Amino acid sequence: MGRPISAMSHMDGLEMLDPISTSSMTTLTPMSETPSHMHSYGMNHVMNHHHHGGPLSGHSAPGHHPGHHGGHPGAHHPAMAAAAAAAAVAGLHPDADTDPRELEAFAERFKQRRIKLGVTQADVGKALANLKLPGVGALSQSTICRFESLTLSHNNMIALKPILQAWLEEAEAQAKNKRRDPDAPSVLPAGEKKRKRTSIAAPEKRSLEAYFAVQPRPSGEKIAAIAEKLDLKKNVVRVWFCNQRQKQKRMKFAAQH
DNA sequence: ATGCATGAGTT
DNA sequence: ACTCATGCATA
Repeated sequence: MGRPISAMSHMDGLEMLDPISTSSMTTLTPMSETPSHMHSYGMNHVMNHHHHGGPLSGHSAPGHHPGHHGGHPGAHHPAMAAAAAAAAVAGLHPDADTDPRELEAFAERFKQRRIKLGVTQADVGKALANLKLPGVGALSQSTICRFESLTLSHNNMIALKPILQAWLEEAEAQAKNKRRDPDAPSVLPAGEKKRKRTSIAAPEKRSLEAYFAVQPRPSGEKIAAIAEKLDLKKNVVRVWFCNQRQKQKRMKFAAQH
């Protein structure tokens, strides 16, 4: 069956469910599909949250958090500069702490000095708990790594910076005094359930990327259709899209600097 | 270093 | 059902 051009106002999601098929450009329609509800919070206000081992919580992060969104456009316009000044006067921070370049510079210094101290990312993560900063516990190696490589959201970077800065200062102070504490916790764990990580094969991944390019937020039904077509669990596909969106918002590429 | 996953809090 | 911060598992 063909699809009359005049009827393309409401294509079934499945009609365009083949962004990378053999045909060059027949069924490919990178246009909207208009779900029943189209709310777009592409960039909502960032209220930080925390959970299990998370030491950070946006509104309780030591050193304040920005009441901003994760990845807002830079303020390099006269009007925006004025707004920034107004904000500063209003009690909100100017934005020296939120300046992407400052964060980038700090991240680099941090990594450099951390290595100089001969400390691994994992070590830093654990050491944070010993720092006893209110509301700050340990962090994983992953997080430290992501901080150093700026692969975190803008807000996350801002929240973590003061904490890591505190650790760095303490660490360098102790290094100077050649301190050593006779502590030996060694509370080694007991075998727990291992979490499994499903691996999406390259071909499937390429398809997902193609779908993402045309529709970053597919509806539940489309996700189901994609999942079936690629023979993946619906949840795996849903999570993949979520992670892909997060990835797209990371500092590295966020149009800030 | 990075992919896939969880969970709290929102929308 | 989503975003965001974060982490386990793995390349």
